[in-house]
Amino acid sequence: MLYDSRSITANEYEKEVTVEGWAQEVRNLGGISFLILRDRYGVVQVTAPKKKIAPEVMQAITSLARESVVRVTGTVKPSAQVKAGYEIIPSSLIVTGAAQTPLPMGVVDKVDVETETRFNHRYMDLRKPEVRAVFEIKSLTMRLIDEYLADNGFVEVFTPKLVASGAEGGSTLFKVDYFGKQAYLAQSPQLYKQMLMSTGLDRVFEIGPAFRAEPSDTARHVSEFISFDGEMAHIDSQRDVMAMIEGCTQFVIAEVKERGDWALRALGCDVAVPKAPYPVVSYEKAVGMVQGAGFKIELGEDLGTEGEKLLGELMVQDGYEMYWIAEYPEAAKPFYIMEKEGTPYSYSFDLDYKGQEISSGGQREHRYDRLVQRMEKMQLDPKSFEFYLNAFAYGMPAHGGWGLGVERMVQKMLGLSNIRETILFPRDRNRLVP
RNA sequence: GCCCCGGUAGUGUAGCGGCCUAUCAUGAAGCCCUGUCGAGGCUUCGACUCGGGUUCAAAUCCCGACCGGGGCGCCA
Repeated sequence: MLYDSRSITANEYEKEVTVEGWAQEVRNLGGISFLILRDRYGVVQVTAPKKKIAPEVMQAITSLARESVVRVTGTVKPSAQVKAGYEIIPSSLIVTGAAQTPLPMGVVDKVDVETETRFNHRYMDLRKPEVRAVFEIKSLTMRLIDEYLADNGFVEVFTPKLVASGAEGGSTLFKVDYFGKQAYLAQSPQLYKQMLMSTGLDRVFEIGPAFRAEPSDTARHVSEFISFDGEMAHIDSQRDVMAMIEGCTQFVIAEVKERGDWALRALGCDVAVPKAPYPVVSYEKAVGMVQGAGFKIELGEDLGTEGEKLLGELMVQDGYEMYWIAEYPEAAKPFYIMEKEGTPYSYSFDLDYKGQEISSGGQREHRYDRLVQRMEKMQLDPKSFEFYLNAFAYGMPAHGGWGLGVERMVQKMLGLSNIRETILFPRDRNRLVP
């Protein structure tokens, strides 16, 4: 059996073990050599005193190229001089994956590496524990979302990613050739999850990729991201939807803190569970608040990145890292949102986390005639949405839902400056490789 | 798409018309060293994004291309 840096304990002292990992560093002092071997969970030190080691093993260690994969068999010896409390005295060393030199970038070098270089050599970048830890947390986050929603009666679904029309206009769609027909990569499961509301699968969720051909060039946009979508039927108002997201985010963050402890330590990051209940700030009130802070904006205008950040600062001052911005102007929202009758607003909300939108949702328009009216108002042709509209014509309950950017949530939770840090191989306007 | 900024050894940088045969660190190759953990000492190696132009002279100034960074719009 193979041991690793986490599974070697005092029980293994004086016993022979085999470990495999990357040769992070070799410190050769002449009469004694130290090999720092890194694996998923940490490092072990292999110590080779020249006089006690077979010459071929000594030769193998001193000539090792950094980042080569090696398998070492040896005896575990307790040692007060080593941070881990033990070291391995090797009896054999096999290079199972030699590394070429020089490396395209250092894993433990004392010089900085630019973001572009890191992403060009992502396999190497991900060898850094603090870079990799993000993905341990991201995986855990997904699992926790699953757990929470399953406990709340949600069915996990998978909607098509190859679609014939977009959910919110055509400009942000990636075109693909589909057996000679025009198709697109799905920008959102929106239409499909709503259709499901007419079936009896009255609580569904999906965690899957979404594609946006927006020419955005910011630290919080990529063209492929993981969207956590949910939709629930038989609701009384969008408050039911908000309560679900609030419960879910509270659960996820609290459990990440518990179960993701070791990964958070690798990141050197302290996660706080946001104060609940999350305050609900109406769009109207939000505009007033940023105006009060000296920001130039008129009612009806979008808050914009700056306004959003400013509002985030104001809310954090009051101790709230998460908060709702509710009832946006209906004109700024997609066709499927329900209008708030007699006002220019809508039954919609955004969930902001430290000044950045991570989720948006609301109550949907489930009344067929109103939905068609709203499409026409937004200059969309109901005919091209027939497959969707039909589901509203034969018995559709009131419903609402949300979309939440998983990476944005992880980014904000971990305090990362760029969403790309939460994506193994990010896709953006200038990056398609690797 | 718009505004600003930048591209120098494997990596990160200094230099910004002649003192450049281009700085420093890190790295790589080699040698010395028995307790390193940012090991130390010595030697060596390695670069001005590309194409035009200005000039006696271009890494340095101008134009274009390509690539990248920061911000905005839009959104998750």
